[in-house]
Amino acid sequence: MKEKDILYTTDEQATPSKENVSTAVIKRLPRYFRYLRILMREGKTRISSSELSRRMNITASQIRQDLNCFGGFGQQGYGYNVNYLYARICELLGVGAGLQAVIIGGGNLGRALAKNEMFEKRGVDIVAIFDVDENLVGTSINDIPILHIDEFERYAATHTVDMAVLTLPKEQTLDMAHRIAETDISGIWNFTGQELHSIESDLVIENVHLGDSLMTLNYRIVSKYNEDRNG
Amino acid sequence: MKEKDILYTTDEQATPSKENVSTAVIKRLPRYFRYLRILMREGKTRISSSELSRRMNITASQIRQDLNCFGGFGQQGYGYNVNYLYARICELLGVGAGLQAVIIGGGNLGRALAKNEMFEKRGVDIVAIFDVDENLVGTSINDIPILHIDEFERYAATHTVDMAVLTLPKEQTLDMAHRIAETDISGIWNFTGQELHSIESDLVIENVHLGDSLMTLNYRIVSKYNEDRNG
DNA sequence: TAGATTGTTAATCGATTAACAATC
DNA sequence: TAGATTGTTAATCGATTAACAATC
Repeated sequence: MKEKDILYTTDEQATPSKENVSTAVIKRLPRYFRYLRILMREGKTRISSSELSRRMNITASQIRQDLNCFGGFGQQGYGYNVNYLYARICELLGVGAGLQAVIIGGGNLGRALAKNEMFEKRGVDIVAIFDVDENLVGTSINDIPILHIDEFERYAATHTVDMAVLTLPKEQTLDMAHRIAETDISGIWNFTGQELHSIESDLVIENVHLGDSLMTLNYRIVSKYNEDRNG
Repeated sequence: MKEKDILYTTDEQATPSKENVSTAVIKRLPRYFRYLRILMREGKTRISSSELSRRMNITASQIRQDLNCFGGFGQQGYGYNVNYLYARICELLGVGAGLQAVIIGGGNLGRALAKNEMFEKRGVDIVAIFDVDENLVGTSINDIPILHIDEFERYAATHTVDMAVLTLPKEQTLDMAHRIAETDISGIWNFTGQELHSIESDLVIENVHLGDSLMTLNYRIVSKYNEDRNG
């Protein structure tokens, strides 16, 4: 029993401890988010774990277990209220929290992300793009200003920035990560291919490794060819 | 015991059955690939599971288990020969197999991928880009010709194409997947955000969900804020 | 109330880690 | 040979699934 529990024994446990939620569960949350949006679009107001399980191709048991990590979102005998459940999951995922992001690296990928509606759909605001290229600095993409990377620290100190999206060359990743760690920025979405681990700082890191994804596809294609050949 | 085993009882089992390898193991292979490249760059010719485990932040046990799914790549008392191990993992991952890809959708993301060195580094050739935009058709990106999507079937029938990279609007994903399933293409690398499942066809599917990745980062940032606030 | 469906505990399954005999 | 380190089996851990009592 933790100290917290002792201090508040009389209370209903307010927000069920999100501390011990496994990453397996966390990684499934965005999928619930997407399927709930589909249900809402269809005008469904109510869903049972078993109907949702059929749609999502997972077990009803898993759905109930997952959702219960965060509290009782359903009602016995009824199921889950779609709008309510959606609202709670949005809350968990920070949709509507007004998170603000900067993109660091105005190359092809950085610009593609800047133009992508994904951020807007998930309530994340891109507020600035940083690059070293003097030809880019001063221009804007999608109304987002491109600033010189030298301005980064000053910008971070005078604006609210929750996350940095890294799309710069692999070799510059570690340096940049250290610079970010010195600011108040909380998280890094890292596309550089240079793995980051938040051992030193308390930065939250999400490494996206597109190359790894491509290779697992390669693996399965090549395996298929081998099977076809050998029997 | 499977028929295969009966037929070849006198042989050393040539390629240890890759059939039962768990996806957990497969997803770790690209990471081994990357770390072996680093070792090679450093000029290391030999590595033990324990030294590699320290570098990769996983257990030595896991490394030995993983590699043994594909056969004995190491030598007792010595460890693993870096070049040999790298060669075997390249083989598993189809590096050097000359896989050919087409990109379907010449938008921002499609063009960013076309310019990305990731494919080349992993031995995948992008041979064509397809789009509907008449202004794009006839031009090229990175020496890769942009063709009209109407040409897709004819192209696939007359060229060797192993995979299609989908970067088109979400709404067109299912239609396109069906068109692809009619060709000899083996795999889809799907960036559309519209999940695909290879239930009907025997297509190999790799769904990349950047939005989901962003949201798990959001989750952890918001959790951190809540912790800071509540203690 | 009776029927339905959750929340939650218990059972199962799979993946990771530990241990050690085999062997280079 | 002695030392080192793998390959592999056994033990542990965690995540998924099943079952059912609680309850709307």
